[in-house]
Amino acid sequence: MSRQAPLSSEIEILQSQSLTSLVQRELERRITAGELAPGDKLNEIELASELNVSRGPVREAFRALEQAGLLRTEKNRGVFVRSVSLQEADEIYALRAVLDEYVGRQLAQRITPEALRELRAMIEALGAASAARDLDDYARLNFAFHDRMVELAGNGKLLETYRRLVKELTLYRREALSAAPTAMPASTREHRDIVSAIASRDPELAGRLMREHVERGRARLHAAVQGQAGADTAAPADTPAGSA
Amino acid sequence: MSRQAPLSSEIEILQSQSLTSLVQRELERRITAGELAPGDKLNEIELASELNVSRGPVREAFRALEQAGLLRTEKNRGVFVRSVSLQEADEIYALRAVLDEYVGRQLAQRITPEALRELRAMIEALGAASAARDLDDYARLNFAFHDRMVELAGNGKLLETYRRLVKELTLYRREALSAAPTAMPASTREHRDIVSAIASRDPELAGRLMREHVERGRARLHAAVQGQAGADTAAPADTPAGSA
DNA sequence: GCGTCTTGGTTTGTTGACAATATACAAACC
DNA sequence: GGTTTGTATATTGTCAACAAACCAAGACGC
Repeated sequence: MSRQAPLSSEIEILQSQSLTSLVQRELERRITAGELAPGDKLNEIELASELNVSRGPVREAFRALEQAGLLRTEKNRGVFVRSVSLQEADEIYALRAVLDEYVGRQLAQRITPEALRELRAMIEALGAASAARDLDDYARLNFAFHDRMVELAGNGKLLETYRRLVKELTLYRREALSAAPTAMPASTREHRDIVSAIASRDPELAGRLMREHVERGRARLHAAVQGQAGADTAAPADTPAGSA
Repeated sequence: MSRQAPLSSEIEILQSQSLTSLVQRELERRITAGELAPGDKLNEIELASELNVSRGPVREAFRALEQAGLLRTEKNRGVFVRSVSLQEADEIYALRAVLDEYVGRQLAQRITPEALRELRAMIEALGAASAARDLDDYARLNFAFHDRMVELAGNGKLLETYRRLVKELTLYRREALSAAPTAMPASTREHRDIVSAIASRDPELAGRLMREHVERGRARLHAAVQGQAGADTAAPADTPAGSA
């Protein structure tokens, strides 16, 4: 009655949004925001009544999120928020290192002055959050910074793949440690160096710095796990050879 | 009544296979086998009665395959087999080049004698198919060879990502051209060189050869498209910078 | 006391029915 | 004749009900 939104956009919304897609988005939000933790069980009826839809759309959203790697289904038992093992987190880091190295090389070759200004502005914001010791802000801005760099690399499939991996990584139980307070200043310096290398159009350097940046995150992960779990048999650089 | 399969496996099957997963697998088979072509519309009722299930499982399978990138849904219009544009195919090739380079480097570092024998046996089979001018066999063996190499790299997420990309690539309309008859001998030689580099434990060389191997496939794609479409404005190395 | 079996309730898997939207065709108007 | 409007049909989106499987608690036998 009172809203004055463009009518065309409302029509657009009604035409494109199915209940399934809305349920899917809401679940994805809850998972990435941590409201749903790895291992949590999702009850169809409960969720359906909570969102005021029937079980059909809920089940369809389940199948989509299962394929996206965020949920896990056990037949006749239910669906659960997937939990990512240390080994899997490690594999994702290894993949990200490869992808981000490519991103660095590409950006050094194709960055525009506007994009460069944008990245520098994001680094300023990151520095401010670091100085203010604001972990939440820092984590969010750090995510946005990396996401934007991948986007600027200009390969849609790469962006899709990258986002998928990052989303899965948030399901690693101890993920919070990767944004440890002590890591913020070092990480900020690395960000500056990366953008500098891009600005100076040095693909090799930019690629190497990106790869090393990710691998340091990976190292922090291992260090934290070893520190927490003690003499646990931590996974080596890569996972054992697959056989099936 | 007459089958003598292990009972435990049948129980396992009954417990793990839902109708949804079976429908999903069947659709995936039809798509990758080419029985369903890009752009084809899938009718829920028709498909359901054909597979002797109701529309529920069919719709759930649709959502999963949509997330997998094999189907596209238009609300109230239906679901269609997705078609991959030249630009997208190009992006996938670029990504594969990056991933396969990593695979080459990894294999040179971690390959076992058994795995090496296996790869050499696959190359023999590829050579035989090439000599016999058997395109179907060659394409199948070529796929298996690359898939196995990625698997041997020992990173499950990498394998998952790679397979996803390859599956999507089969949706590129003119994909058949990538296995052009003239390309078989050259490709066979490249395969031998790659395995040799791996056997000699030279990560740099193996990585470079893998990357170049994929990029030659990409070049063949462009050449064929240009040859077919004439003076079309073919996409450059990478896609334009994303903005959203 | 301990383990097994039964049993009731809960949850999922599947189905069929209803409502809403889009497409195709025919009729009316300019 | 061409465009538009109205209507019929088909298909999708959503929902509610049924059947099967799982889980927990209590009864029973040892």
